[in-house]
Amino acid sequence: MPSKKYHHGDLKNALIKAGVEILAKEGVDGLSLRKVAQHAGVSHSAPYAHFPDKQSLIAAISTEGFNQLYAELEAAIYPYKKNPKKQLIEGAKAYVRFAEKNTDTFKIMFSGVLEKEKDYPSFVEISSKTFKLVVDVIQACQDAGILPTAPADLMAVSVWGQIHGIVSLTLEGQVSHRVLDKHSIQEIVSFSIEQLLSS
Amino acid sequence: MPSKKYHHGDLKNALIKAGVEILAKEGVDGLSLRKVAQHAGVSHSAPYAHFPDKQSLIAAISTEGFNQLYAELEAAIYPYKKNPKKQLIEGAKAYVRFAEKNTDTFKIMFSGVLEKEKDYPSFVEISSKTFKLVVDVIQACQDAGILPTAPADLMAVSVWGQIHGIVSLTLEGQVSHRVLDKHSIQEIVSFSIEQLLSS
DNA sequence: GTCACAATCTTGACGGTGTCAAGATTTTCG
DNA sequence: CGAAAATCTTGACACCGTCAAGATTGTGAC
Repeated sequence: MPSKKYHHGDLKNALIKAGVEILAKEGVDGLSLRKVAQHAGVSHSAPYAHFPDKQSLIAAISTEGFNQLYAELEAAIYPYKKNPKKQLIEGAKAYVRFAEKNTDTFKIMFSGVLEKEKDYPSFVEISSKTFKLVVDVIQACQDAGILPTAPADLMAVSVWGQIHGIVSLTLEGQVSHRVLDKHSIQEIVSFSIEQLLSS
Repeated sequence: MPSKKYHHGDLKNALIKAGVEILAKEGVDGLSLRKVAQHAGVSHSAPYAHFPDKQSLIAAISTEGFNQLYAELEAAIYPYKKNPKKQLIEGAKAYVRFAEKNTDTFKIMFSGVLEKEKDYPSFVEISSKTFKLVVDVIQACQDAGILPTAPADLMAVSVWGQIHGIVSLTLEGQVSHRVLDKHSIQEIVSFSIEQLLSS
């Protein structure tokens, strides 16, 4: 799938990688096509051979982010195949870890920078694959009787929404310092999950 | 506080209003200082008499959004002074309503477009005032015994996070159409609140 | 192997953007 | 009334996304 060895070699992936780095270093505002091109050592409009526009690069970066998130979630869950409760807890932790370590990628993935996500099939694929992973964990928890019986996908949106909301609000600085001085995001999320499980 | 009658009259507020309109009409990407200026009938750098930079205008728009959100939340809660459960439910509904009706303002308020929010005192003030409103409702629910006893601010982040997360994920198109075809955001949020209250 | 073709990349240009400096205009206030 | 401050305009700069034209390089047919 990646282009073989033309002038540059594998420019497409190099651009994505450069994008991720710039994103981490300068934030969403610092991310420009021209800077990405320069960072990859090509001229300012070389990217147009691989991406029809900036949105498309952003889609690729987001897709890459989702791939990584999915991998980390799966890795966090895998050791506890027989323990749904642990899966939920460790999955949530991994989610928080990812958001904290890749703040700006996380923002690009979820903060509406990408506008017509349905135009990018591989993005849709990995993001819905991730959602399915969440649904599976919820389903397992329900089967184990530690979560109320309700449509699993509905429950999944509810639970995922809770974790995601806490992370988002915190990342955006919307959570009072009075709370954050006392508790880490991890702790707040863990607290919320415990509440859920004690129903 | 608003400037009286100089050349334009009340340009500062006119710019904010124009910003909100452009935001609603063209989305976050369409929002430019120059367009806002033109929309208000002034030259392209007139805004610099009132806002040191674009971020500052965005801060003002966000602040305006929070003021409106606060007002709507309070209005939704007020009729149920003696009924904490109703307050929680109606408050959540109002939150969802606001997000659905002012999608792009909501995004600007919460999606990290504003980068150093602590630099804008009136933004910090109204946003923490809003948070306090949430804490109060949670507190009331705890006093009434319909929410577990736990630090109210922690609980508030948890509950607010859940509502916010569901709304955000949906607005960003991250929620599977399979779920959204069957349930409105309102329903999903109501479902989540019911889960909370049945602890 | 050569040669046409397609993929890749460069150069240059366009309009739009945020921002700043200099100056013009208007209001405020001593 | 006049100086000072606030407000707005004009013009410039660097940067941005995007496109067109052309140069370069790899690919595949013969």
